[in-house]
Amino acid sequence: MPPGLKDVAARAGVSIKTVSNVVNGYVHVAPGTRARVQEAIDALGYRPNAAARQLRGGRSGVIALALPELQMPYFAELAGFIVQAAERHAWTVLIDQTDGQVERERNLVSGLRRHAIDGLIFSPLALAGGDLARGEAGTPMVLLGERVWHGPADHVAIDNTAAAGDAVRHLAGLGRRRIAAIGAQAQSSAITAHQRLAGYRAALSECGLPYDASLVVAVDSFRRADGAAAMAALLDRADPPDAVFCFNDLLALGAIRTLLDRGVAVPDEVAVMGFDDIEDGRFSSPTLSTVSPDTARIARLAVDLLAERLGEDPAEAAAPRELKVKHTLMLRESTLGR
Amino acid sequence: MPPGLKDVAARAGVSIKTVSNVVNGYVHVAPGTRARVQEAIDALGYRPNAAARQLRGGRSGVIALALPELQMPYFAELAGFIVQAAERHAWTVLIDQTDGQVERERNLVSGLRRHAIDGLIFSPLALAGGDLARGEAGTPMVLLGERVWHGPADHVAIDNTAAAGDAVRHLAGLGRRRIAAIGAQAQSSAITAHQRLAGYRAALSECGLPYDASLVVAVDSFRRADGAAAMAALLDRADPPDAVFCFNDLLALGAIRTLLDRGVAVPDEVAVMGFDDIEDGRFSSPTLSTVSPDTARIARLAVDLLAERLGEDPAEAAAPRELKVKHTLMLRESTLGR
DNA sequence: GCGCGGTGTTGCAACGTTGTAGGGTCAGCC
DNA sequence: GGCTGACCCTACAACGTTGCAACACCGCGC
Repeated sequence: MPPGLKDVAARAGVSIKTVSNVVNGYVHVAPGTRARVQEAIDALGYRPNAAARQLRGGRSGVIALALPELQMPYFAELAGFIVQAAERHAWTVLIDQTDGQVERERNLVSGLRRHAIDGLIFSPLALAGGDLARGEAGTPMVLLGERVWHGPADHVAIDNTAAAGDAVRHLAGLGRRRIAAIGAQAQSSAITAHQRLAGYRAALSECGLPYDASLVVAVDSFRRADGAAAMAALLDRADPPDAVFCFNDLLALGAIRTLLDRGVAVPDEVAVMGFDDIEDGRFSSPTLSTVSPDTARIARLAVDLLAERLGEDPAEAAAPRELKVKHTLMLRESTLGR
Repeated sequence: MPPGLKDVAARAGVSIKTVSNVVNGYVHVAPGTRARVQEAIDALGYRPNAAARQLRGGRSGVIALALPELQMPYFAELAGFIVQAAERHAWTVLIDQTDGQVERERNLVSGLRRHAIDGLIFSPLALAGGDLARGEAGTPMVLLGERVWHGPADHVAIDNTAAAGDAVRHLAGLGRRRIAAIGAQAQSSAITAHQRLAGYRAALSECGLPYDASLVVAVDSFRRADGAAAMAALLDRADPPDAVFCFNDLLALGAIRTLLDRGVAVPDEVAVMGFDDIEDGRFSSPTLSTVSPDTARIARLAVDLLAERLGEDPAEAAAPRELKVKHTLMLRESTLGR
């Protein structure tokens, strides 16, 4: 129904190929011809057919971004940055929400996609290392988040364990002695939670503090409500903590809400640290101390990695690269006070 | 490079079309043949080529979602809901960030897209009515946000003006008499701001309160920082307001931050209302009273409308539909106290 | 006057898929 | 025995595009 090269060619009285040449900016086209063709293009409102172009051997100009859930602010911010970075390469971004379900993550990686994409940026939640190995060789993939196995894909991440340690060391440095953790997860597939927990334990022992398993609260998901409930459980103890390290900012904001509800002063009675540095924490009351992973940079690197992969000859592809991104502590009112 | 029907056919010793039939679940294929073909498919790791399928006349299975910015929580939540709703129709969602720039919004609508999409859901920020009329007839479009002109596209929205009025009436009902507004915008293209301002003015006069232009603060964008700055300006007045209606939740959260910074009690001295009901407001301190637009429902309706359009014969397309979605007031601590 | 390189244009094939039309085989029925 | 219809499979064309090879024409230099 929409006009094709054929229709434009007929109207301009030239061959299909000449129209194609005009469209693609081929130099050796007589000015008069070019003008006539252009006129026909405008008159008919011709637009190149993306599917045909792609079939002919080109790229689709689309990359997929697979993440657990856009509704979580960290992933929304990440997605925004990815889209921005992709624009610089003239790419458009397709969103795939996995909801952290193993099955859907597996499908993604094993290439059961319905759509043609040039590459995939994947922020796995549940997928264990081995599954990722089954990735199809066809489309390049960049993984976000902690690398746990050395497979065929590129990878961009901060050092989760070290970052968690930094957060706990900060709390200990403030003189806190009973530092709780919110965000542990039961499933062994919850890599992020495990790494942050490992950092927490390492830092505790480094600071000469005892590890008390009862101060570690597990959650179903990383939402505000989970943080609020976990904090409530901690406050119900006979010996509540004097600091809490939450494995992401949402948990921390939920925890703070519970603390304030119960009249517990933050940070005077309980200091709170988060992780991710989402925008909410910069304006909440109190503002939230947190680990800032430089998400914009992660996004840019991921997209650039993908671009490099697409530029290179698949035959002589370089070995998978692993990029560590620096993190920083953003210290605000929830640990320092006003 | 990746295997095609041809390769599978060769390996299974059948025709290309038979393989195609197996892939598409055509019934009249001998069990033996089917098994052999399936074996070849598995062995070669065959995946249908999306571009070729689409070229052949099918749909792409992709819809585009154009919105100003994923980093703004309301749009992130909206995008998440859209993706979820699209899944039910087996669609994947392509994200286009416009940053509210007129030029980019115009490009989108005029069909300068590089990619083949089945439909477009568009949340315009800056685009005036007339521009939208130039939409290409080819791909159906659903607009989100207030309709200001009656063009060829479907449309889903809440009644912005009425909703803003409800918010202001609530504040007036609490006995507030100097109700400020944060979020006015200079450009005439900022339709949302204009409508909420109109609702504000209408409700004021309805409640017998004078309209004081100096209580209306304009902002550059709808972010927390803008709300914080605007609130600061209001507090610097000789006669600060006793309530503030912010045109979205981010402005409100920024305003609250300023209030607390300056030791102003919320809501005792100044009550604050927002608009959008983003998740942050449900856990902030104080929790935020706001207008809740039922974003999930908006998303579902938008996608369903698109689905209907795609199902119908373009020749006998129904007239553009306009769906009003109900809004509700979520009254929380920022106006009611604890 | 002939060959040569640059210019402007064209036809053909191919990308991978599916709809249509048709060919062949076989069982069942008059 | 021949006809019908169901079943299984295949050949061909077409979707819209672009790379390649080729062609015709031109002016230039020898």
